[in-house]
Amino acid sequence: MVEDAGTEVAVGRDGGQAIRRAVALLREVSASKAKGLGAKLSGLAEATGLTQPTAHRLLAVLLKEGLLERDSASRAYRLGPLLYEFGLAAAPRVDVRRMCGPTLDRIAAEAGDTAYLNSRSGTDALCLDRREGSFEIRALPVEVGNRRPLGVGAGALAVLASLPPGEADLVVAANEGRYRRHGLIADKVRTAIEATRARGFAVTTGRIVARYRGVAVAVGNGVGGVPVALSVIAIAERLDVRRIEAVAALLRREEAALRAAISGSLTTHKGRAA
Amino acid sequence: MVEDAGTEVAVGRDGGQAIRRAVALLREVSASKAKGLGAKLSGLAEATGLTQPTAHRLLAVLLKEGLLERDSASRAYRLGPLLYEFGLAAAPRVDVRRMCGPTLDRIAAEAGDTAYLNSRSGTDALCLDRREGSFEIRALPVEVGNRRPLGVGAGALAVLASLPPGEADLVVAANEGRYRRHGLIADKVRTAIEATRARGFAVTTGRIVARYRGVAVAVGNGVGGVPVALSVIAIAERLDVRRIEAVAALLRREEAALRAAISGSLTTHKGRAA
DNA sequence: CAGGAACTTCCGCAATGTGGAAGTTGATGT
DNA sequence: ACATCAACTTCCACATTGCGGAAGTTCCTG
Repeated sequence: MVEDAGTEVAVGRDGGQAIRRAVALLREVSASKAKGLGAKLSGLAEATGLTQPTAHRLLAVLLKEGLLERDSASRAYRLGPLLYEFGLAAAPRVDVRRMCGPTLDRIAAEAGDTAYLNSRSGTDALCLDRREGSFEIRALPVEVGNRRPLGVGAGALAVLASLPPGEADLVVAANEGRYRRHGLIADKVRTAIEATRARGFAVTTGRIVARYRGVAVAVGNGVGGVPVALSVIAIAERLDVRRIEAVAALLRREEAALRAAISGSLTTHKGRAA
Repeated sequence: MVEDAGTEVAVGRDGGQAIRRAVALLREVSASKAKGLGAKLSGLAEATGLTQPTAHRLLAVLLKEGLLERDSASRAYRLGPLLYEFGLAAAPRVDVRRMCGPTLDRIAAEAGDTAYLNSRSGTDALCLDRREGSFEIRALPVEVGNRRPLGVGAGALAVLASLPPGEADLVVAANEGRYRRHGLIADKVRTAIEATRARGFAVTTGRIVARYRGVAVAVGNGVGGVPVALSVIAIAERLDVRRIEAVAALLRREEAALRAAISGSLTTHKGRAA
């Protein structure tokens, strides 16, 4: 293990190597679900900085334990039944999803396109929820539970840009190597963050396939301490310059309402210290 | 590591010690949620057969990774935010929960007491879903996601008794040490399995607190290959001998209907090979 | 405030996990 | 159909990671 630092998680080097690596693999499998191509051994090894034999052995254990399953045809790994089961038992710290449900409903209804709720999870953005609009052609590139590096996609970019600058820089640096797989590089992300901050909302065009376009607004200081963003994704033609502004206005309006609703029920759940 | 074999998982001794132990701890934390008392270090160490320092170190890593959280007041561990998030992304093999939803609705409505859906997960029973009835006093000892050794509780007993005898014996043997914490021993469980098989349904009285009583019926050959049981739990007074029979009849009726519905939509999802 | 239990830290030893290299399987192109 | 290549899997000698007994600390409980 002479490797350069930086490939790995880089902080907290004491103990738990195997477990940390295993969790990194799980996160990567979870992230790979977003991009169409499944989570193959080689890709996972590369993304986590592990050698192929090591990744293989760890994955085999995770498989046997039921944390992962493997598609026999494509050989791709995916999250397993035990994780689903744990998910049933694990209550979220703050139920961001429920708190934002009505907001999402209204956004999807009014915009007619798909509304998304994204939150921060470490250096990832996580799709917490979504609502489909009434328009015939639905843009559904991301599914609930999907995970990708902060900065990739409208919602994820809005979340990233809403973090304190120092924090955002750290995240971008940590994700440096992962952006390439999404057709991005760190510098482009940094530029996009600036633009998002200046504009007040995020706009993106699907990188791999330029078929979709997204508009996103971060929620004030987050929901119960968790940074989140509201976004709308549609096929590119449906989001021309004019409509982008309209959707952004809608998102901003809903963001303000949501923030008000949250501070109203502030005393309900007190945040837990880390 | 001179320890006696049998304390650990006992099969598949090759590789992945750290990860296997970590998963065992997660399962135990998940199981401890059921019994009122939280998952303390000492209990987890004992239940998993680890020494306290080892358990402590592993738990610390799981904590740092976000798979667990810790209640600062009680020092008890509980499943963390990352597991909730993975749960969103992990689709269940077969959506047992949705397939049985209407059945549960009807049982709860007709019985007036709480209806439960339990499935097998390894050597555990897992509460997949529940519906509250209309009766004023609700028996809600178990929550969705809760996990306890197969054999503990009506639903868990019905599931266990529905397994092939050899398989059930293995499970009971594997759970040997865990029954004590629920006021049971392996031999009592074996007797209860026999009684359940003879009777055609399971009846239990809460062991730790004899306040509740439960009636359960296993679903034919399981749902999509997963062994499951339907059950009704109520305060003991509400389930006297006469009503037990009535509830059992209701459960059996619903079980038959469910089985019919399943075999009707058989071709929909083909089971995935292990 | 003393006694005890639960939790946390320490550290030398060795079992577990590591990754280069070789072997196997399966996909792709001619 | 066959050759070529890439992706996956297995093997094994080595040392890093993880282990747990013992000692220290904190937090209850009487």
